Amino acid sequence: MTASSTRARKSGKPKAPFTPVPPLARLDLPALERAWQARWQDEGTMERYLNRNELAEQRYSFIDGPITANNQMGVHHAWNRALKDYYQRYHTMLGHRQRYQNGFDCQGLWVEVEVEKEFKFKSKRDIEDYGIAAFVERCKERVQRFADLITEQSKRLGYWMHWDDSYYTMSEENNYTIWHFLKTCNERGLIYKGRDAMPWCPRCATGISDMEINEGRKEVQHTSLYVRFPLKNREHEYLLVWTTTPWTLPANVAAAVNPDLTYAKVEQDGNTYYLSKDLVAKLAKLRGKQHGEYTVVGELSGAEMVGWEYSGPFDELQAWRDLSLDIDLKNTRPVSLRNPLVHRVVAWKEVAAAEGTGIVHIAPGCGREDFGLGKEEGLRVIAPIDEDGVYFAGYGAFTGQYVGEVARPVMDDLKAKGIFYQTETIQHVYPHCWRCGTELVFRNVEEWFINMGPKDDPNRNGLRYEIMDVVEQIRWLPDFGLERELDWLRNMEDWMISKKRYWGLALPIFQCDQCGHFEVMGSREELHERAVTGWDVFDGHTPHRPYVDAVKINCSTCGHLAERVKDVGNPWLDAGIVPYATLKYNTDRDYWREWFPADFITESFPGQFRNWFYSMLVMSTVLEDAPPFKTVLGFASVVDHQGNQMSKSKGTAIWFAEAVEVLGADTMRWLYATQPPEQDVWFPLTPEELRAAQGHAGPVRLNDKLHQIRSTLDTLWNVYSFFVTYANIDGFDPAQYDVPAAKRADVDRWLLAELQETVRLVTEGLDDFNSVQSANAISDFIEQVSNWYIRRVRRRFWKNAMDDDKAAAYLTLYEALVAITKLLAPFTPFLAEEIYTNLAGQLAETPDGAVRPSVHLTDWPKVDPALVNADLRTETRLVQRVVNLGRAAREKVGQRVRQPLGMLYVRVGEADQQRLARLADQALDELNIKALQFLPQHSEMLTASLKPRMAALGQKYRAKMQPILAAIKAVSGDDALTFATVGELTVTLPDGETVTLTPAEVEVAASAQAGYVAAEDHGLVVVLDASLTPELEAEGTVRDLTHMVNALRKKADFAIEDHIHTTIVTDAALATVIEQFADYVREETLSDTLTVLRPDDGPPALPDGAVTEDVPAAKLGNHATTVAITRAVKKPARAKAPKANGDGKGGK
RNA sequence: GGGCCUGUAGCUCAGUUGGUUAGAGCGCAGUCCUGAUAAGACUGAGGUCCCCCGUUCGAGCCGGGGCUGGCCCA
Repeated sequence: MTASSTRARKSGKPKAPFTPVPPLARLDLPALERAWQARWQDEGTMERYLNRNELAEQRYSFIDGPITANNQMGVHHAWNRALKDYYQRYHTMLGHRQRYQNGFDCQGLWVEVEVEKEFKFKSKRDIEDYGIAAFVERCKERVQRFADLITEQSKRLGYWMHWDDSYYTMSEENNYTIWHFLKTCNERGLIYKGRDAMPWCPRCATGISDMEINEGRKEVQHTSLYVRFPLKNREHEYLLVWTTTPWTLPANVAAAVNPDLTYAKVEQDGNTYYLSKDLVAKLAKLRGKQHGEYTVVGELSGAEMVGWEYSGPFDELQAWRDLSLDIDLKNTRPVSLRNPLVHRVVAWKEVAAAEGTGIVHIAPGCGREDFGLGKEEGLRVIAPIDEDGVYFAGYGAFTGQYVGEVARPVMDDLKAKGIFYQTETIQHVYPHCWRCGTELVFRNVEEWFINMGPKDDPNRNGLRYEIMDVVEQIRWLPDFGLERELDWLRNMEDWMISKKRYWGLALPIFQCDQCGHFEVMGSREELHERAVTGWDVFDGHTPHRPYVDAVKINCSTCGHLAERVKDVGNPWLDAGIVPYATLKYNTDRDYWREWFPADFITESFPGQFRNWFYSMLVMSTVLEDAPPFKTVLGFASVVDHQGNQMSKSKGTAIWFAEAVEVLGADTMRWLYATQPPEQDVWFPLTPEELRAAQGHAGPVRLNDKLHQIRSTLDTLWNVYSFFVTYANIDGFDPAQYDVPAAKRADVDRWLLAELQETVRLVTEGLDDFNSVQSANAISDFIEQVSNWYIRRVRRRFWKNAMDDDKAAAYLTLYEALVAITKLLAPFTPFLAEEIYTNLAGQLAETPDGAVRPSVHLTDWPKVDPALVNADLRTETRLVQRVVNLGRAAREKVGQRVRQPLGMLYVRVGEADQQRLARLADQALDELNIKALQFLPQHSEMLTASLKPRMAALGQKYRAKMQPILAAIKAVSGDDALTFATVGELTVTLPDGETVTLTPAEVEVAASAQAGYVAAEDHGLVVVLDASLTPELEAEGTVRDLTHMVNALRKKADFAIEDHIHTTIVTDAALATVIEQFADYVREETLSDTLTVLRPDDGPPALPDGAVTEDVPAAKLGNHATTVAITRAVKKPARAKAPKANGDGKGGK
């Protein structure tokens, strides 16, 4: 096709090739998005997108971190899903084969707790009464319910996945692959049953992990006790001991002192007490009515006290006297007990001098540090409470009581025995269950662990170091992620994989009651083979409780029956196995090899270094000693307007479903695309604003923050609307024209060059998982299109004839717009599709015409080397700088731009002179100045001054700097000019010394001489000749008048293309000028006739129905004027503006 | 308790190996521009660079001490 250079616009209104675009103010993005969602559904667009690269050679393997299917989506989940979608969409457009599989995290306490709430269950007993089988069913149902909801909400976000093929961590494949992993661990001898004192929620009757503990700390008041332990063989001598947990005293086995501290021996009321020397003063405070004055009678070191024996506070209890009531140490790490029926003083470096009494009550069954110390010291482990926090048998009156209620009885008991000293109310931060708020206790329990090996091992033996080696092979974004993960790996404890609950992975560990031997089943088949009883109960069920519990095997050591431990698995096992289970590691190894490892994963990093990232790393290291993913992008948190983390329980969450109908999904996606992932996002909408907006029909007025975020998209919309408006006026059809780039104007080729650079930057950003770079490049380009290109070429669109020049402008803008829609497609899929479809969707019908093109089915734009033009970009940037300086100078001189000026002087370096000369017309036109002249480096219009280059001078002169600076300041303008010419200047310092300065040390700055106006920026100087001739003045007035006529057209709501008749009533002077410029005025205002009336022509006869405006004299060069306009051709009422709600966009 | 980070304009943040008078965006005030624009241009007001001490000709930046907020690990 070639352009017809003389093709004139056809008379009459041409058929609009593009659907008219509603003005921005009436653009309802959420409505537009809903319309597209429906249309994509009807037209099967998403399926075509998902299938388009099925046969492609190159693959991009993304693995979705499973989202917890336990709640609806918050706006923070949208960040996660948007990030994943950007990169998947980008790789789709690149033509890479992908798996678009979403995942749901299904198993774990979080689901149980919600189901418990629904059924108002208070404890595990309620669950067991209800029935484990039914309870597990309810958990599955809840997961499915929320998985369905999240699916719908994700679609609303524009997240395109194989939604019918999501994986669920509760699936058999997932669970059995974990079995395989655990068996592999066991084959390597990594699995063991251990004991630990762990934080425990007596309501949920389960252990709480360290991570969970961090979320539940609260400041509370407790009653602490001071107790005196009578020393053996020392009449009336006591250890004074302090505890904040009275319920642990019945489990006391020792008292710890710091061997390096000094302790005091104090006499009071005929008794002798030992306590930290630093804390003696405290006795005065504690004395109360019960105790008298005290005297310090001696000092000794803690080391001297070690080994002392004392009578325990509850020696009468059966639990103390009967060793058989101690916890079963069988199959746990051996502890050799020393003197099991003796309480003694032990040394412990951790005892603080400034807390309590400096002597610490030790109960290895009730505290983590106590347990650790107990192991070292060979102390008994007395674990007094069951999983509901109730004392076991053997604890006298306490048996059957709940620990939360025994502080008083314990105190009374101690008083009765005469070993109570005093109470003290303390305020401290204490852990609570993050789910139900119950105060946690420490309980010694049996749990199952994976052995991570020693810490700080110079030989790097153990799984810990294997994982660290794998971690080093992964690219961590942001880069501090690597160090964080390594830090965690260096310090982590063994991984506790068991949880004493109901809904979760059934740990495939079978332990023999008789001999204690345990085995791990690696698959359903293996279990079937080994099963001796219960298979019929289990068969036909998923590997969950309670059915799997029925299966028993024979112990391979002693032949007795072994049954499954009742625990379920830590839920991070479920998520960690995903790079294996979802890739069919166990069922289709070739498929797994094809897709493993993932190229990319991304999740919010708070927590994941020790959760999902960690569990994947452990499992992949054990199974294959290989990284499960090549690149991981961690992103921060979404916080509310006050900086609080989004949390459902704190009520700070903003729900996605509500926010999306106010903002639109694209706005939200664009927000996240422009956000540096390592920084928290302040969500730009308060709950109040959200509520207010919900009650409001139609497009929402945005707050400042949102407006800022949306401004790029808004500007694009305006550019798009501009193009469609004029293209429709001209009946412009891009398919009918072809002007080669070489034949287009400079400014056209400049825009195409900028576009190539933009494509390069956006592509580079997405390749590098850096959406910020990409989004910024798009924003910058849109801004250049709007604020420079359209500004510069607008007049070409107004021309009547459709010549090559006009067609070139249309084509250039059209090509830029279509390219932008492709670049935006991964980020704002709805808006990109809307614009693309209107501009290009009809132009590329497929042969059968049945399917509609979609921007999401196009290929990613490539840089066209023929259009790259760095010189033109540099030149144009220079022009833009000159224009900015010219405007600044106009501002200084107080001369509006509509007033033409005679001369623009520019001082600029040699090379830039040539650059600028080529495009000088653009600058002059933009600044409304008649001519440009270059100034030499030194001009009488400019005065010179010297500016020291600090770095160079400082290096050389050091301590002499201050006097030299003063001397430079004192140099006159003439001397500065001389320096500029000669390149050398000698100054004399106060002490008589002379210093010679060179251009490397001093720079010459220019400013305007009196009578001129200048503006400067980095050596570029612009000087304005602001003097006015009568001709210039007349022209300025005419331009003002033209502007007013056009403003009146707009006010009268005339269409842009309407022709008018114009009548102007003014004084004789201006009338003459207008007549002189009549052609110009008619052209600029589309006036078919221009009538100028003078007052002496008699009373003005204005046309019927004219729209008129009286312009005050002050506004128009002191000429009182009346303007009247009428439409030239009577037409039917203008077509109604298009609807803004996104429907009815069907076609031409 | 240990380790790391942070503190700069009303708000959100930049600030290179130390270099005169500390920047950007938003917001605010004024002027201009506008035949798509809720756009844009220019100018201006607004700072004890958390505090103290030190090193240096010169410190937002380097060193020591303190305070603040946060993260990680116990």
